[in-house]
Amino acid sequence: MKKIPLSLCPMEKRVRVRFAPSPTGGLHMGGVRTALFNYLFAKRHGGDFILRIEDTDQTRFVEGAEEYIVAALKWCGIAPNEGVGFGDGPHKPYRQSERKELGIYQKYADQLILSGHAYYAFDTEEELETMRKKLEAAKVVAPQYNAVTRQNMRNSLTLPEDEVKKLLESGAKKVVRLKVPRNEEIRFEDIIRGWVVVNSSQVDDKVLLKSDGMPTYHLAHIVDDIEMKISHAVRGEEWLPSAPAHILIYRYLGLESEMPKLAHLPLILNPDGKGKISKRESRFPVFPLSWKDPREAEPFIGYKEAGYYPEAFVNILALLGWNPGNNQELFTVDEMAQIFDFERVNKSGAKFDPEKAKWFNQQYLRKKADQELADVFKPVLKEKGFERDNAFILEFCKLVKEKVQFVHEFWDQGKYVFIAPESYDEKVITKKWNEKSKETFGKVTEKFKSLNDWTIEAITKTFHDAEAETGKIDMQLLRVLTTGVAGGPQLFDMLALIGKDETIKRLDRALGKL
RNA sequence: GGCCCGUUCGUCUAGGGGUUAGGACGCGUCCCUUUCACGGACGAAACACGGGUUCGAUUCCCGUACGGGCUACCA
Repeated sequence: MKKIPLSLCPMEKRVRVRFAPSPTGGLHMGGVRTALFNYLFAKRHGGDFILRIEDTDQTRFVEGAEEYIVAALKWCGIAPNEGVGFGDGPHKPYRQSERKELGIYQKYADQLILSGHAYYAFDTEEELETMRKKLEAAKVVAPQYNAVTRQNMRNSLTLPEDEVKKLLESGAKKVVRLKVPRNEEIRFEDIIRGWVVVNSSQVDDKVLLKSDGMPTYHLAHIVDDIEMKISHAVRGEEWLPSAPAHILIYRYLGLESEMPKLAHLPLILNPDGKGKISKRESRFPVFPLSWKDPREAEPFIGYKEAGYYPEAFVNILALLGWNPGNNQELFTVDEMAQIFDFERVNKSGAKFDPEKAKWFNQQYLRKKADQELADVFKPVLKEKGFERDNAFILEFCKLVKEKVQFVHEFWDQGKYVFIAPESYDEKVITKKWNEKSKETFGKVTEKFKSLNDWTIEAITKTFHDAEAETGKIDMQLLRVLTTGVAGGPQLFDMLALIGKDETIKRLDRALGKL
């Protein structure tokens, strides 16, 4: 019996999803994938994709992070249709710091206090620390502010009413905490994971409103998701443990029926080593674009700078956790958006494989028009000190493209076209060069010299003609004599590009040296 | 430590009560190729372990192990 995918059930709500990063640094590939899945889901259902900036922690704000997030989404081709950097919609503003001015967080917090589901806590940092130490000393395994410990703390539940009033009026530092029941089963259905059950004894009295008046993530995202009519909350697995608290908040607000459906994505893991992917892992980039963190001396290189095409980057990211259900691996974003569904998103974390990422890029590079590659290579060539006309560069790119995974490899693969060899691959020479070789290649050179029509066909024919006289000639030797190295692009094609005079010059020089 | 989530080739994954457990990357061999690639063929390579349930479990259930996440007035 196949059940109907939860995410496809007929819904009263229009699909509206959001990507809601905090501007605390560069957006890494894990975040990009979360954004991607949101984007794909929205497109699939003709819904809205919103970018909301969760900047409720002023102490962690990083200069440039927000702009980076916007730029990264644009580069990846998964631009939201509403939100910071992408145009206002009916639910502006889209920065929580600005939304705070609307008074909405306070309003919902007040509602919770009024209904007895939240309370004021006046404890100082030191008092909290003391509490934790005491609990640890008493061998309490998970020290937390909860139904038990709150009884010994300074809050509106334990303090006399008039004292609370006095504290409130005097503007004493306070937070608003969620009053989590002591022992109650909380269950919720995750689109990807199915039913998850947690006992409320495992949930602490989460701070809802901080002492600086800002909401925490827990309150803010719920208020915003409700206000912005979000239908599905799609986020990383790291949020799973706090989801029960969120369920409680919706419930106490009387909004459980309007709650977005939850989808917790599996994490992207480090290929070696352990844990979530991190920017310290230097073997491959973790950022889409290069990221210069104001707190770091060196910028982190991005996939773009590493030579990846955004199509390739997004493609491999999508396949980290999602599967189309057939053997297709190469997808455009639009193609994915036709078929994406959370039903086909895995539960388990995926290690990122840098090798396969390269292969993906190679696939996309091969699909590129030669002229497009030529346009990219032209300035590179100029930088190396060589100028050629477009037709020449076009031919060169055609020749080299099948051999590389990145455009930046064009130079290394084909620089022999432009630079005469200084030395000759020793392995090939010692193995294949003999007394007869000099005579043989002398003959080849002579024949080349008499050639008027320096084309691939003519070169090939001439080589064959020479062989008719001398017997089989080792082509790799010809390669080494003219380019210096054992491998490279199609030899005769390359010689055609190198030109008659230069080819002969190189042969004469090699013959003189060997 | 506690809680939550997870576990199919090295990696990404398909599959799912009875299959020769499929594909892709990478690796190896061969073919094509007078060079280099591409391409093609083939190969090595996986159901973490132990108990159930069942005629039959890799698939369902329970444990164990392992991995990951969370455990802040951070998100």
